[in-house]
Amino acid sequence: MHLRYIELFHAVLTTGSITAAAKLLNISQPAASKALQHAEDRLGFALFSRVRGRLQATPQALLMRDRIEKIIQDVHDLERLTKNMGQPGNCPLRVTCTPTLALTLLAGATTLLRKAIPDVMAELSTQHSAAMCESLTLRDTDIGLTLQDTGHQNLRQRVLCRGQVMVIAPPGWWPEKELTQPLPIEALANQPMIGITVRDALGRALHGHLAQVSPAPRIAVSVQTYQLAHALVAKGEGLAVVDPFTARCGDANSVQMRPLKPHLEVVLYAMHRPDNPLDPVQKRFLDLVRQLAQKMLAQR
Amino acid sequence: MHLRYIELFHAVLTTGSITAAAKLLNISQPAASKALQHAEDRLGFALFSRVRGRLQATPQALLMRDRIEKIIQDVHDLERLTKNMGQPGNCPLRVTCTPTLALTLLAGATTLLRKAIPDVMAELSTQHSAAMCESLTLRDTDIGLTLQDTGHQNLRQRVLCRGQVMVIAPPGWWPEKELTQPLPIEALANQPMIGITVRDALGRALHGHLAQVSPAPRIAVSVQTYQLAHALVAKGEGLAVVDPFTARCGDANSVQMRPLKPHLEVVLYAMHRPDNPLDPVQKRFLDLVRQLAQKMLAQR
DNA sequence: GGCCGCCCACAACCTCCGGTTATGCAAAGC
DNA sequence: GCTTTGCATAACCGGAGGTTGTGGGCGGCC
Repeated sequence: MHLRYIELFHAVLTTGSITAAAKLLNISQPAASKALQHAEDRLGFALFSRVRGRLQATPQALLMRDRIEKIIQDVHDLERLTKNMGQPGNCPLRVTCTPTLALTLLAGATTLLRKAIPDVMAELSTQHSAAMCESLTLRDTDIGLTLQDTGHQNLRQRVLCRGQVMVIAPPGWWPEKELTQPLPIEALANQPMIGITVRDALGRALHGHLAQVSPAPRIAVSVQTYQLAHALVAKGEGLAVVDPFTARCGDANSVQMRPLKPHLEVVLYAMHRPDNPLDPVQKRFLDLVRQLAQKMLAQR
Repeated sequence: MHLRYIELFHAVLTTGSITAAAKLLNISQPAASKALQHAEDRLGFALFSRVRGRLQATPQALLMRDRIEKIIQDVHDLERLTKNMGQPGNCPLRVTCTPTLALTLLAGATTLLRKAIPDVMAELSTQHSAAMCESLTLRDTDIGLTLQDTGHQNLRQRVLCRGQVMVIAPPGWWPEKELTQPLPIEALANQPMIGITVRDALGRALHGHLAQVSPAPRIAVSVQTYQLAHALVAKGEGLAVVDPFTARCGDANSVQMRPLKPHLEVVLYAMHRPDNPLDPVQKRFLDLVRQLAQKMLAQR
């Protein structure tokens, strides 16, 4: 079974026609046609029934579909890995982070770095934690910033700084003098709130704590990213409980913020592969991230 | 990336030499040598360093190893599946079961079937539950017999009959008149026993119940298959708690048996693919299995 | 030390797979 | 009815992937 046949089969399944599949694989239509026939009579059964000149997948083909897709995916991953291993990145700084951190921390640290080292090159991206681990092991990127403890055993994970969960509210929600004091979680009872449906560890912890508040907060809108919650709070939709970086994002006057009373810790991690130690530029960058993070958490 | 290269790379990694790998793949040594070079300069980095004429995997190669093996395995599985779909089995009855059931139930039912239909063909095998599901979906076999509820969503699972967990003991252990009565689990306290380290659901259930007995049974030997426990009990090593089929295996006088007092149910399942319904021979066979199982569970 | 065996690399050669272009043909669409 | 769309066939070509034959470095053994 040649990989080409597998790819072709997959392409035909997804596109629905030989011609389109051929286009997808950058080969001519007859080549695809012939290859498919070859695959079929090597297998000993038809993959597609030709009904009125069109293709229709046979039951056998459908049974193979899942496995085929898995193989395609795995081979694709392998090729990403080998490609990234082949050409030792001329780009010294490839960083990915969760969407939460992108606009504030990552953007800020990068501009600081480019002030310090004007001509440094960088590749930035955002990913959720699981995809981040995959990208790091596949060497698509070198450093990952996240608030989640992934516990990935093949990656090194270092703590950059610690903060705490914050409650944010529309401007003028709390009297000015209360702003420095923590907000007891009971004070959220029956308040209008933006729900958080984030699936990470922090999201689950928040969910667990909020479930204990009685009467429950009034949640009309739930969001999957902290930044959306921040935007909605800024528009006056209600309160939200978010990580300390999201709390500080945007204009200083866009929201009010107070620490949550049961002190919930949020940890900023940097992840990288353990094999090759960080080079000077990368170390410098992480220093800047740490400094910026600490500065952000201290302000206001 | 051609599949051939992946196979070759894997073969060289496992055998440690190009020559051996070539032999494994049934090609000549120069072919393997050339292909490996081709793969390397397509990848852009060396997979093996040639040190004093021998091969040594580079760090990059080791990083690829896991993924390569996964792909090899998946492709191998796909080929099994397609091979089994290609030639519609001329063998009407392909059955697999757990080792526990093989010698008694499967062997017995098969001989009964061959008495009823003398020239019927059959393929028998034994596998543990997880591998059994794999074999069924890959169409290596058509029917699986097991005592475990696998909960596999892509397979139909029907109940053939129900029995209960038994305690077995060396001959003469219990007075004759007690044999018909259940044995309270407390009676196992401080008794010499054969430990069961089976990882299936039944094994875990037994473990949980036995943990409550105090003082704990004296376990000198632990085994991973119920049949081994039976053999050791027959040799006088102590008591054991086993499924009702193992309890009846071998010579009628080899062990004594009594039901366990907390009535622990054991269910005999037959599994098959839902797509193609059972043919008459297969139905007949399952009938025989059910009858034989009920007869076995009734006797003694 | 010299011989042998093992293992890898290179050369010359061959076959056929996987690709091309050109063309035919059946069915659907306007 | 003509055009369009999509698959199949034919004729051709290059190169990947296989072969045999050979040479050279290294280790083990007498």
